[in-house]
Amino acid sequence: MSPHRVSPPGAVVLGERGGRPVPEATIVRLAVYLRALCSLAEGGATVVSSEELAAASGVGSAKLRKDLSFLGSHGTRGVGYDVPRLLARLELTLGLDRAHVVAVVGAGNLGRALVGYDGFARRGFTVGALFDADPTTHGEAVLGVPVHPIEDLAAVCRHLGITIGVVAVPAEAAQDVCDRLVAAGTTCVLNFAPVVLATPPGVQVRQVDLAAELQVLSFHLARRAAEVLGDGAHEIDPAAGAGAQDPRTKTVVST
Amino acid sequence: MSPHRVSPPGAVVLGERGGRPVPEATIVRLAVYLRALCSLAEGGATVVSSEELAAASGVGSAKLRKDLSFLGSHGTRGVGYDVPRLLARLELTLGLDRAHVVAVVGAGNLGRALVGYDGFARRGFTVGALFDADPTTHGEAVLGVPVHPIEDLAAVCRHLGITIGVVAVPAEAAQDVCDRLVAAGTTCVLNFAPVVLATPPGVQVRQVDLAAELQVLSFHLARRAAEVLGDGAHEIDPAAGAGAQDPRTKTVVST
DNA sequence: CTCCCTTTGTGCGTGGGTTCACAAGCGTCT
DNA sequence: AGACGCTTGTGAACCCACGCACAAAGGGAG
Repeated sequence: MSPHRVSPPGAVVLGERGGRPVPEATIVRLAVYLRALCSLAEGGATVVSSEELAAASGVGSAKLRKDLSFLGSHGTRGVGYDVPRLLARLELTLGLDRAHVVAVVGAGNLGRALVGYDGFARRGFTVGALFDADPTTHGEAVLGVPVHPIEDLAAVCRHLGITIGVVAVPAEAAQDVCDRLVAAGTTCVLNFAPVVLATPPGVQVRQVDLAAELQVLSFHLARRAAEVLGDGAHEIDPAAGAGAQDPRTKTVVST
Repeated sequence: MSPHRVSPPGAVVLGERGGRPVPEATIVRLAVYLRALCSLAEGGATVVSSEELAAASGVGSAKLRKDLSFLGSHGTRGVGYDVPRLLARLELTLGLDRAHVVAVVGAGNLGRALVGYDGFARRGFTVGALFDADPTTHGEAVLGVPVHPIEDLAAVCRHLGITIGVVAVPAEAAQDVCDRLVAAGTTCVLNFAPVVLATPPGVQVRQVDLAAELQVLSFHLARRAAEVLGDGAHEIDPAAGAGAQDPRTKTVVST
């Protein structure tokens, strides 16, 4: 009965030409691998082993090899991966072979910070336009990016061929902005507002909730505090030296 | 460098007094539930069903109930959850019963935006101090928050009892800043720099990589483009979910 | 040319997470 | 008071994902 599904957490998405399905979790890590690979490339490395790259990415080497195998990447056995080749492959897979223009909605502190964030430009993302509801900001330019009234969103986006929108407005306005973006032909939305956005099928939404991140950290703080207090038979040395690696810390296991 | 481990992906952490293990994935969602619950509470709701709250949070109702059951929450069968009671329970679990002071390192665009972000204050997080390496910023105050030289990090953090640090500096400086934070007694780090931080065991790190988020969106764009072109392989899992009318639909449909 | 060392690629076992489906419990209407 | 309907809580199956460990394969030395 339900024609559409909800956000599939562990959904398997189709790969590209090769036709291999790529787990969603892997996609996120590909970006991490790309980052690490760029660092290594700048360091002059021409080949890299899965062990090295995995260490630089903070994952296990087996996981990395499996992730890379999804996109049929060819490393050389006994040697490792050719850095420029793998780099090109990752960029192609992530769609970075083409320049992307994004629209940032909300010219507040966060929106302006995003315009100035050089991590975007370094990956081929450029902010083509800023939008805001406040008329006093209109016509202003932030680092060369003009601020438009929000009513012009559709027109400007279509004119610039923008397909990625960033929502950096207060929670109350987020859904409205999202609707406008979708109406303007945007199919990918990066949302910083602390609300769950409703979108038609086919639109990709990624949520970045800063307060939630802090709350997760807070949870771990509280858990540790509770452990020290009433939980019997537990041993955690408070703080202590940073240099020493304590083998006995049960905060997190696995890996 | 770095005999230390990195952030663990899917680890099961110990719960609180009750001793029930709480999945890491659940913890993240608890923050989302709290958000949705606050909205409902402001709307005057006194009870809420799992179906309603799930819809407002963008998840399935069964998942929500299971998540809530981890913290031994008491709903009333046939009625739903008591909003103020559940709200208090969530805040307690997430450690929000106590005010948290965080340190933001990096007084650039992002750092300043974080100071002004009201989503923090609304959840009991206050920025107690800013730090930066640039001497011209020292002594300045951003929205009443003083900017200190980075050398004073340990002293100020200890004086204010800061246990959460936010890294908002360029990638090159991130590891150094992280080390300083850890040395200052910080046990939780929120990292915006595009690097994998090495930390001693017991230190929680959460990574927010804005460029990576955009790359994931870019991947989906590229995938869709490849699909439209000549790719013979489309297949979307039909999978009729239990969710009847979920507002959030971000499936990627072909044809 | 052959042997050996190194590293990739992957089949499989295990474990965690998500979903389904149902029993238990609470309120309410008659 | 008794029965009915609604909602929670959870037991169990499914499914993905992670990690181990090994076979396949390339390069270099002798």
